[in-house]
Amino acid sequence: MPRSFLVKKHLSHKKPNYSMLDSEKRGEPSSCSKPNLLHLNERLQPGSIPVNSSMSSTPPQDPDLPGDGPAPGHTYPLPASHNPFRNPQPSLTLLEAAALPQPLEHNHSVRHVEDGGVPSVTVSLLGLTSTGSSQERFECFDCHKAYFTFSGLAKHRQLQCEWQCQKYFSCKYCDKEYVSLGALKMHIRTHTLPCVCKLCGKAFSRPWLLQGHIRTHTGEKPFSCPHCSRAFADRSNLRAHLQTHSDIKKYQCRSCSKTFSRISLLSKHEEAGCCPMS
DNA sequence: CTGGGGATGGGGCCC
DNA sequence: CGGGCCCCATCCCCA
Repeated sequence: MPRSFLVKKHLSHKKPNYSMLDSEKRGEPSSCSKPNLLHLNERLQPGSIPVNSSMSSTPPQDPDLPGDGPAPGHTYPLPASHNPFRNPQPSLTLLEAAALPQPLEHNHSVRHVEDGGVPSVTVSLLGLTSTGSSQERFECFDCHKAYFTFSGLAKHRQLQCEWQCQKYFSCKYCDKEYVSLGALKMHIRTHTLPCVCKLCGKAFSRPWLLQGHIRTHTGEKPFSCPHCSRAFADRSNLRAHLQTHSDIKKYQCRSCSKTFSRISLLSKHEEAGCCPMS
């Protein structure tokens, strides 16, 4: 059961396969890495490259476009599945993109647009689109708002584009996606495991996890039970222990009303057959 | 099978 | 933005 509302989870809640990660740390590619995905830190930013073919239908454009603003009413709801980081094209770094041929030679970015019966060619680079018709326009590739000026489009991309506001940051080691960069960086630590125990070499994602582990070496148990003499190295384990002192267990079987101190014990109880209907 | 301890993972929150 | 901590969850093991 995912607790986080920040993470877009496509996978079941599983622990990382650290044996694979170990091999990756030795320079071997992880089997879960997806080199063709657009990834943080080394790939283009969201919306930098045409999204997909389903986006090829150009919305109607108002012939009375304002000079430096979007055509009125040209707003398009954001599909939940849209992820500007997902790039069907081979990933490009910023430097690679900068080294691309001129837009008109950039065939996979070219879209043909019918504009009031006048065929035109729309080219895009780095998420910006301009039409090559006699009436020059600059169209946001993500939301398709059209602008007469490049600066108008640039301003839109920077401040207004609703697609830009829906960035997802995808992990380059697995399929997880996050809505914040900080959350992604936190997650990436679970792959890189930068905190290594000097005593046994075991690696952890965060310093406090390492601290807890070191207590298993030192025997330090700073969390004492106020009801008995027991002490624990981990606060969570103390909390679980405190449940054993409670007359009222937190988790109750729906069938026999028996209560348990932990959800895992209740689950075991139910799986053992007390609640065959559940 | 049950109950509980030990160890660990991971996202959120706060500073 | 990063570190530290909190909280919850889970797995493993043992009595």
